[in-house]
Formats: sequence, structure tokens, C-alpha cells
Amino acid sequence: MTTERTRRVRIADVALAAGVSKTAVSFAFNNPDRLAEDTATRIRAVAEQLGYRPDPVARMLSQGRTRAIGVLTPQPLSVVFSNPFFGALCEGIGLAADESGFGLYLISPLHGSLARAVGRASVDGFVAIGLSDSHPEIEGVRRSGLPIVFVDSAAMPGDATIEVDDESGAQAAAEHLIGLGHRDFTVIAMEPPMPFGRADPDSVIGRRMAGYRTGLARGGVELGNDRIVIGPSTVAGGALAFRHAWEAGQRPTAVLAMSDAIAIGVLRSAADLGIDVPGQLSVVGFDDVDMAAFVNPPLTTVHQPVRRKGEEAVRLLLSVIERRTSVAEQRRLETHLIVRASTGPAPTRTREVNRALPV
Amino acid sequence: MTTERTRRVRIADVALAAGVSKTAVSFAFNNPDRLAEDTATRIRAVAEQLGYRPDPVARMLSQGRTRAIGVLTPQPLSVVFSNPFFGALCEGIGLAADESGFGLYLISPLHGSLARAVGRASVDGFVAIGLSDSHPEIEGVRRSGLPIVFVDSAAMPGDATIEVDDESGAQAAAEHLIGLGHRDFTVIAMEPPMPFGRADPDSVIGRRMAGYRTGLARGGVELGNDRIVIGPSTVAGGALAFRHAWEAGQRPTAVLAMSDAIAIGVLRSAADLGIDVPGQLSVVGFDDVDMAAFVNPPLTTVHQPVRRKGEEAVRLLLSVIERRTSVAEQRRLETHLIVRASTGPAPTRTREVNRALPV
DNA sequence: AGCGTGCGCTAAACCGGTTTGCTAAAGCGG
DNA sequence: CCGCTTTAGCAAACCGGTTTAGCGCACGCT
Repeated sequence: MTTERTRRVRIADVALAAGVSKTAVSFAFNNPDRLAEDTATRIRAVAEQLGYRPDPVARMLSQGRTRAIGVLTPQPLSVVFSNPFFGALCEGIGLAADESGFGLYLISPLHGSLARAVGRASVDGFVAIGLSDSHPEIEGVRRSGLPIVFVDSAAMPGDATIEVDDESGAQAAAEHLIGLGHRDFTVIAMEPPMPFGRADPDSVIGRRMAGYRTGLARGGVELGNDRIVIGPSTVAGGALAFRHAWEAGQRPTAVLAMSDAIAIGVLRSAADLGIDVPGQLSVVGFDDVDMAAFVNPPLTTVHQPVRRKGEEAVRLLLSVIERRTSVAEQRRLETHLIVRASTGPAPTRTREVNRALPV
Repeated sequence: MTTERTRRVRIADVALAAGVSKTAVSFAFNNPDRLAEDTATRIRAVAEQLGYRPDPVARMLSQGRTRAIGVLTPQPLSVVFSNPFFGALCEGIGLAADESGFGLYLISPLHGSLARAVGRASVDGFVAIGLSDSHPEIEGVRRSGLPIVFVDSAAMPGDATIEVDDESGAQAAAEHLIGLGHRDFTVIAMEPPMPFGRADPDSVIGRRMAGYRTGLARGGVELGNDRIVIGPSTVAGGALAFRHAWEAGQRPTAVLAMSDAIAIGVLRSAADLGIDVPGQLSVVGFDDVDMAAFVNPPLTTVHQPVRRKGEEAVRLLLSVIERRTSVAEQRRLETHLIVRASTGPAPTRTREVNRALPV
């Protein structure tokens, strides 16, 4: 082929070769009705033969839109992808984006700054994941002027948001354990994307914590601060967090993990430590990721419609982008507890005593 | 705020407000040395106050580069993300992209056409995942003229590629099972992205199949075509494929699954069918995804350095992009078998006989 | 023949930045 | 005080498309 080291073919080259104006070439592709049919055909043939590909950047600039949406993650991609929850969310986001012909641009903090990364991104709007109102860079992100839909953020009146009923899901989890007789708990929370003092009570973490608390209160249990440990929402993070708690002397009969990734990590550590689940320890996760059903033992967890969350976020965003009107719709999807095999009755003191006596 | 419904601030607005030329404003940000220091400072102050954000698209156009790389997936995002392998790969890709300040653009077939999606993408280069040379659109993709690094593709001499030693990994898996006494196998392959006649012998699928075959040959086993079933590389796909094979009357003592996702699906179906793993059935996966260690039972699988694969692909691509020289480097990373608990000795006829006799 | 209409196409403006070449003023050495 | 070199900043070209306004021409009608 001769086109190896040659300069990119521009629209002007095609116009010249076909003996028409740039306008005509543009019309041949985007507005054929404004040209005689055979002219359009001829132009397209010439273009094809020259290997002409319209430059997408130039097209974006003159059209004023990019046909792409940005997915904002408050953490580096390497950490965000290690949480299976994110993969599932992307399934939904990808589905909706694909079907409407929009591309997906992943945006994570550029050398620590989300706002800077946002500034660099050529997109028509953003889906922000877990970006709370108290995030230090939220203002910089907003300043882009582009429409944003917030997923799993703290309540942001005036903005479009998609969330789930974290609180009642968490409450159901806690009540389930209370009902099984547990009274001794450890909660493993995911660390907020940016360490920012106390956790926002209205963030996902805050809401789940509130749900746990009211659920536990049903059994008269109050959660001490020492019983809340924090770690990254990954399998490794959960494993580490539980091991630390255990080594620090905590001996809960039940663990409330704020994500399935963490819960699976707990299962792992428990196995390593020789702790029987659910015999000695019950574990409840959150998310109901695909894998939750396949781990050992199958994980009791709070289901949330992750894919649908992604889908609806994109659809909502597209409606804002296309209607040019800022819809501040707030959608909240349901959650419910799924009981599998990682939870069981609390080990009773009676049984321990019985075992100790037989002598 | 008053900036609500106002038009976007352009560089000319800043220039006007600061009483300088557009050039000066541009220099103030990108080339401050060419301006007196206080002038630059003043311009930046004015820009800040006006809330000026340079339009990334315009900047791309004039600079001729986008600082973004495209990730080409031959299947829709919704399916590609349901394979945990892809998430892990993206971890590596994201890591390398983040650290060099490049953005990530996900590109999946747009309404069925990858080439069209590629044409729409404003990026400086592509990392193509599993895009084989026999893919019908490969020519259209190449025509973009942008540098491409192929990951897990059929051997493409003249192109930059990253792959792993699929064949010897697969062979090790097969030999492991042979060593355990198995003689009755079912192979579950992942379906190629595009149905394209016979599988390319030099694709990932072809290479793994070859590895299986030589490994099995060590035990004198030859694989019948009826013992190869094909399905999507997802948990659900693997579950379905195994169930179908079982219902069709196959009674293997061991399953060779071409991905962990598939293998996990097999575990799932086996559990549903009341088949004991590894007592009655051994299962080996491929990839060694994070989850492989946590499923029930922990999965014996072929490890491949997925994250590193993503990282190296990006680094290789960036070197091509920046050096402007088309490096046709081909890298092959190692694989090795990791034995966990999903494989065990083949159920012996002897034992069955023994059990049947005691009467 | 004269006039209005619509078809087919084009020149030029535009999108919003960056970059090149140049000029005027200031600084400097002799 | 002159000529040479910097320095600071500007006007205009450029990136590669799309879109607007309008021109010339053929055709149909009266």
C-alpha cells in the first residue's frame, strides 16, 4: 500500500480530487439530500478511494458536541476496577451508552485532581460515581458547566441523582442478624474516596451506617466506635480490615460489611484464621454482585439493582443533554436482603458450656 | 451565582477583559515564560474570575493530539464488563494511563460496527482487546491510521502485540488432569467475538485448544468434537454451557474451561445438579481472576498476569505514540498453573465397584 | 419574452483554541 | 549616542471540519 507514511487525507483533498467544494463533500456524508444523487455518489467514491476519514475532533468542534459521556470516578481506575461493583455498574452504563450511540470516557483524578481531569475531558456530560457534595473538588467539577448525573452521592437537591435505598437495605441486614441472635458486631465500612474529616451522614456510607444502627437498635445493640473499622472496598481491603480487627482482639459473632468485595475479603480472612462461617461467624455483604452467589459459603447480602442504576443514570443524563433543560430528577431504587449461607444463628454460650461439661 | 445560564467563556472574552490579545491569554497558561510575570498573573486572575475553562476539543484540534487512548472491545460493553477478566485488564490499563496523564476511551461496536466506532473516537491510539486478524472489520480499524497495540490477538507480525503463553498454560492444565487419572473431558470454549467460520488456530482460543490437545495427548486422550462446547465468557454462559452438555448426556470427570468466568459458571451448574466438585467432577479455569480463590471450591486455574498485560499494552502504545515510530514489538508473558481445590483424582471405577459390592 | 421558483452547488464565516512570524520598545555594550 | 540583542506582546494563519447565506441556472407558467 502507498498510504503508509502519507499525511492524513483532509476534506479539502477530497474536494480537490472530486472537483467540488468542501461543502459538497461534507454534504455528501451528512446531508446527501442537498446534492444531486450522482454527485453525492461520486464524491463518496472519491473519498473512499482516497481513504478519507473525517477527523472526529474537528467534527466535534464545529458541531459543538462530542457524543461521548464521561464517567467520573473519585479514585484511580486501578483501584476502582478492583471492585466488582464498578464492573457491574459499567455494564449498565455501557448498555445505555451503546444503544444511544454515545461513547464512554473514563475520568479519574489526574495526578490527584479530579477537576483538572474533568477540564481535559471532551464530553457532553458526566455520570459521577460516589462523588459526595462534601468532596473538595466538587466545585471545580461543577464549573465545567456540563450536565452531571450523580450516582450514589450524598443527597444533592437541585441535581439529577440516582441512588438506592441504602438505609433500609442496611437495616434489613442488621435485623436479620439480630433475629439470628447475634449481639456482638463488627462493621467494616468502605473508606470514602477522599479522607475528609467525618463521613458525610448523607453519603452512601452514612446512610448504610444509619440503617445498621437502627436495625441493631431493634435488638438493643448499640455500636461502639471501636467496632467500626474502615478499609478500601476491595477483597484485599476487606481481608486486611477483618484481620486487623481480629488481631486487635475483637471477637464479633457477626460482621456487617458495606460491600460484597469487603465481605468476600472477610470470608477469606476467616478461612485463613480457621473461623467457621457461618458456625462461628456470620457475614453479610452489600451490593449482591454476581460473585456473591458463588463464593464459599454463598454470601448473604443486600441486593441493589446495580446495572439498572448505571442504565438509568445514563438515560437521565442523555435526557438532560438532549432536551437542553436541566432536569433535577432524583430517583431512588429499591434494595432487599438476600439470605444465602454466610449467616446463621449466633453461637450460643449454652452450646459452648455443653461441650465443656461432658467430662 | 450569575453564571447560571450564560454562554461559555471563550478565550477572546478573557483577552478582552484583560486588555490583551488571545495569544497572551494562551501563553499565560501554556507558555508563561513568554510573558512578563505580572502580566501572566493578571491574565490568570481575570480568567479565574470569569470562570474560563479552555475548551478541550478546540485544544485537541489545534494541538493535534488528544491525550486519550481508546480501548477497543469487539463486543458490547455490557457483555465485556460481565467478564471479570476485563475488569482486571482495565486495572492495568487504567494504572498505566493514569500515571502518564492519558484518558481512557472505551470503544465498542457502534450499532454493530467497530470500524464506525473507531472513526468517531478522538484518541491518539488504540489498545485492541482480542481483536483477531480474521475479524471482518480489522481493515476498517487499521484504516484509522492511528497506532494500535493488540492484546490477546492472533499473531500479527508487523504489529505491536501483547499476549501470554496460552498454549503452555493450557497444556499444563490438561496434564494436571491427566496426572490425576482423568480420561473423560469436556472443554468449554469462549465464543469468538464475531462468528467467523472456524476459529483462527492462532487466536487465543485456538492456542488454548492446541495446548489442551497436546496435554491430553500425554494421556493418550483425543478430544472428540462433540466434547467441545462453546459459550459466552461469563458466569451465566459457563453455567448454561455445562448444563446443556450434561443434559445432552455428557458425563465427563473433568472440565477444561477457557476462562474463570466460565469455570465458575460450571461450578454453579454442578452444584445445582448435585454433582460434587472435585469428588465427581474436576474443573480447571483460565485467567486466575481475583475471585478464583474465593469461590466454592477454590478454583484450580491457569494464572496469567492480567494487570501487567494491560499495563504493558499501554506503555507500549505510548512509546509508539510519542516516538512517532512504529515499533512492532511483540511481548509474550508467562502463564502457570495454580492448583486449588476444584480438581482431584478421577473417580475410579474400583471405588464405585467397592461401594456396590458390600452387600 | 418575462418572471418566479427551486435545484445544485459554493464562498465564506465559524467553532475555540495554539502557534508562527513580526514589531516596537527596552536593555546593553562600546 | 548608536547599533545590536532581548523582551513583551500582537495579528494572522492554522487545525479540519460544519453551516449559513446566496448565486447562477434551468424550468414552468402566464
